[in-house]
This record gives sequence, structure tokens and C-alpha cells, in this order.
Amino acid sequence: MLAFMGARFTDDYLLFLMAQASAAISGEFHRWLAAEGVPVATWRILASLHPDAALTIGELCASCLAKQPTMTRMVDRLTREGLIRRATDPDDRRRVTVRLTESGRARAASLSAEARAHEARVLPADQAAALKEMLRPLARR
Amino acid sequence: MLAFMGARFTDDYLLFLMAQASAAISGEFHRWLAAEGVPVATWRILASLHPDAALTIGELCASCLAKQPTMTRMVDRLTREGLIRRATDPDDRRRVTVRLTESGRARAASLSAEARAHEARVLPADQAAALKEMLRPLARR
DNA sequence: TCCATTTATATGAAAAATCATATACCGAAC
DNA sequence: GTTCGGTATATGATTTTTCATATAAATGGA
Repeated sequence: MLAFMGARFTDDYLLFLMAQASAAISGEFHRWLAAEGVPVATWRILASLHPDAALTIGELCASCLAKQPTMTRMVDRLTREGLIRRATDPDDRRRVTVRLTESGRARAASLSAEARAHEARVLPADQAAALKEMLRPLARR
Repeated sequence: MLAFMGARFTDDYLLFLMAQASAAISGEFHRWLAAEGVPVATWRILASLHPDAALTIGELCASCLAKQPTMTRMVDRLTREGLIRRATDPDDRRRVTVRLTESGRARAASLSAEARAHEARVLPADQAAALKEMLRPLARR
């Protein structure tokens, strides 16, 4: 029998558990995306705009968890690919609002459907709902 | 009154909520680390080894959510800084096991104490325990 | 109006992470 | 013991992300 090793700090540390759970579950879906040839950054932006939101670069940063210079470059790329469209906000000409093109909306709809199906495989609906209830206030901070 | 905008997909998508909650809460602690001059990568490795674990590079990758080449380089750096020590596993000479030095243990202990204090500020103990219960099986996948 | 401050995005330089691959080693089959 | 396939870590090249800063525009006074 092996010697008892003593519990590791991270085995019962909320922030590590949350990061690991998030990475494990998201990783499953990200591997599916990769098989479809869809970069994770593309998915995040399409999902954030789906079905018909107009978000600024800054709002996309918060939703996709990227820094602003990164987001500007991602938005450049998706714009070149014809999936999204940029527009200067007339009420505040510093702001750039982004929304889906028709082609982007179609792509977002199909990926989102698969995301929902994956979510349903991860947890029964009642457990998923309970978990979301706990996560929502944390996500807002 | 503004027109109703239609719910966004990501407002009720488990994987986004989990990633956003994780980033929001971890971000709070990471800002404190930055103020202390401690890189996040350093904290993750010290926490994973605390108080006295001997982990391989591969196990550290899983714990810290980094890829293997990244981890090899992080371990190089912390070794140079005298916080951890590498050793070839005599039972399998391909493996490199890593553990804290005395100096690393002291640093890990003090950071972990602050991490616990932060965790306690995030959620009441009973809610944190309930959340951990839900996250644990997901993190194991 | 003019100026100072703050906010939103863009961009060049730098840093960090990752991919592809090399090396070293293990274990099993022969 | 030799070979073959698989596993663990290391490393060069590349990509991705970020930092620092610039530009442009809004905001709140003097």
C-alpha cells in the first residue's frame, strides 16, 4: 500500500475546479469544432452575436473573454470571411458595432444547434439549470 | 422604451456561463497576484504542488491547463528562480517529477492562504461546497 | 468655444503559447 | 536481446495574444 500523500490544495480550491471543469467541458466541444474546421474564436464571436445582436468591440471582448487588441484582429478576420459586418455607431462615432451577415447567421445557427445538443449531453436539463443559477451571479461580477 | 432585443444565445449557454464565471472570479485573484508581482503561471504551478506533491510535467499540464511545451518552459523558469526542483523519475526515466523547494513551499503557503481568503469572500462556505460538488465530476472528464 | 479628461478602437513591437517534430525511454512480441 | 509501437519531455519555428501607445471622438467644465 502506498503512503498517504496528503490532500493537495487544488483538489478543493473553487477557482481551480471551476477552471478545470470549464476547460474539460469546453474542450469537448472545441475538439468537435476543430474537426469541422472552425476556430474557437470564430465560434465565440458567432455565438455572442447569435441570433441578431449588434455588439461593440468592447462588448465582444467581455463575452468572448479576449483583450481588446485581440478582438479587433478577430473581428478583422471574420469580416474578411464575410461572416460579420462592422458599422460605426452614429450615436458615438468612436464605437464600432458588429453583427452577423446572412452567411454568418446561417453558420451561427448551425453551430449553436450543435452546441445545444452537446450541452444536453453534458448534464440533465435540471442539473444544468441549477448550475447556471449558481454561475450567473458570478459571471456578472 | 427600447424595442425588445430578443435573448442572445449565450445568455443561457452553460459553457459560456462557466467560462465567464471562471474568468471573472479568477480575474479578481489574478489582479491581486499581479499587484504582488506574481505571474499567474507561477501561482498555478505552486498551488498544484502545494503542500508537498511530486507531479510530472504531464500532470502539471492537466492541473494548470497548459500544453506540454508551455509547461516545460514554465518549469524551466521556476527552477531557475529556485521555487521548484526537477528530478528524473528512477522508475521511468522519461518522466520528470517536480516538487517545491523550501523557498517555493513558503511562497506557496502564503499565496494559498490569500487564495482561501479570497475564496471565502466569493461565496458563503455552504454555497461554495455545493458548487464544488457540481463541478468536481465535470472537471474529471 | 476651448481645453483637459476620459473612452473606444487601432496598430507596431514584444511576449507568450502552441504546433511540429526530435530525442530518450519503456514495454511487449518475437 | 532486438525490434516495433507507444509515451514523456525538449526544442526550433511559428502563430497568437498581449502590452504600450496612438488616434479619434465624446464629455464636462472654465
